[in-house]
Amino acid sequence: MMAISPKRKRILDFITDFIQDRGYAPSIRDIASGCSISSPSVAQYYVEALERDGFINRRPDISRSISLIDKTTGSGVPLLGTIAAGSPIPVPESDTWVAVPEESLEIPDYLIGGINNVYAVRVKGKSMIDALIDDGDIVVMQAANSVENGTMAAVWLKDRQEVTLKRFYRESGKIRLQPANTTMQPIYCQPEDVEIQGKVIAVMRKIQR
Amino acid sequence: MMAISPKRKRILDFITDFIQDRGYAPSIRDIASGCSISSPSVAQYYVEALERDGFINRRPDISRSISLIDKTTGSGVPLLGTIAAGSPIPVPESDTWVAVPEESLEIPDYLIGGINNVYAVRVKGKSMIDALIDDGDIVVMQAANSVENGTMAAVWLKDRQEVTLKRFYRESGKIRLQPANTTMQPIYCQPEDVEIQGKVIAVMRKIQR
DNA sequence: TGGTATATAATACAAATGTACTATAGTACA
DNA sequence: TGTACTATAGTACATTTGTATTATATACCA
Repeated sequence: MMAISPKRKRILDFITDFIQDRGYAPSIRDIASGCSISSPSVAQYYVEALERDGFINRRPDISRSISLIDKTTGSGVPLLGTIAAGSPIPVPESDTWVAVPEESLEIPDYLIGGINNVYAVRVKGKSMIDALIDDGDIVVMQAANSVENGTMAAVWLKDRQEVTLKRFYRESGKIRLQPANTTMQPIYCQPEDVEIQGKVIAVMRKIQR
Repeated sequence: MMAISPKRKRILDFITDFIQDRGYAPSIRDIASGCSISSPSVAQYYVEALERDGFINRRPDISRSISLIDKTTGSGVPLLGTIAAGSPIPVPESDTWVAVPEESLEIPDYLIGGINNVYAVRVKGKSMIDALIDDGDIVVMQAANSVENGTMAAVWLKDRQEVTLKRFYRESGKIRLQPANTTMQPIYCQPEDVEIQGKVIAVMRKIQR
């Protein structure tokens, strides 16, 4: 998918939201009035541009025939890459998601239920097996810099130079990181040695073979 | 959802297929010509009937504004209930899924990718923690009575009276059930003591709090 | 027997809608 | 400086399209 200018992105977002809300596509004039464009010809101009650029499909002469090519209908979240032990998760800068991410993942609504700033990463390696997360699993996360006690979070351990998924507890000046697997021991560390990268919302695993 | 007459079902199917194929809804006249109806008023008559009966939504005066109310778009799979240790998974009878199951679950396409006979169950308890499956996880399965060696399968252990998820190996007259967690020991048993209930396709976990 | 609901048809009309044509302004570039 | 491209606007027009009206036939039920 090629890049998109902010202007065109605004039009595309309007179309996406319109379809999402109402279940049918906007007319040229709906787009014009919805995007504060004073002339249908201008809206048509954008629609043709979006069509040329491969963001939408439509049929000539057929009213409301716009359909989205990007199949991220509903709850698509960006798949931002892979986390391996020893490298930080690439957290996106809050709302600077102008460019469409290369890969997008359809997530069931009941897993994310209205949460914003959601992204997904693929786990490389078995370093988080104690959180019941296996090699190849998809972890769905919400960007966050702080979390409540007891939340399962992705934590960057500065001294170990690795990311781990643990339940996070603040305890009288120390941080306790509790593995999900109760047979494993917690990690204790200083607040300045850890950095929260996000809350874990969901895990999805595709079983091979 | 109330019953539907065969005639109206034909119209509804046409609308469904039209939207599926083209990505936008048919006009009244599209329905007329597509269903061999010689007059737009007759097509409108059916559309109003379908709207009254709750099968479709539409807005007055808005062209091609029909949308389907039945939200089984795409990859909904039936959520057949809960498996607890000590009770068999309720496998559905092959293709007798005429009735819509009470609950349906939206599963990302990349997880099931064209596989048929797919259903999901919710896991109760920690008895399958050695397969990295936690209490509350959703397990997506494909109905099967036999599997290839090495496949992760739901297996009913007759002597223990419980279901377990393990990798399945047939080995010179015996069955080896290998936990996904390599720190745990395999279970060996006789072929007549096990019954395969399905292949595990995927696991989904919603993290609480 | 008559009323009611379903099914079907023809047609006319006004509103919704895609499209074409023309025009203007700003910016980048050669 | 002129050319090309993008962005924007106004307007006119023909087609698409939802809707209203009228009419006919059949089946069911009271």
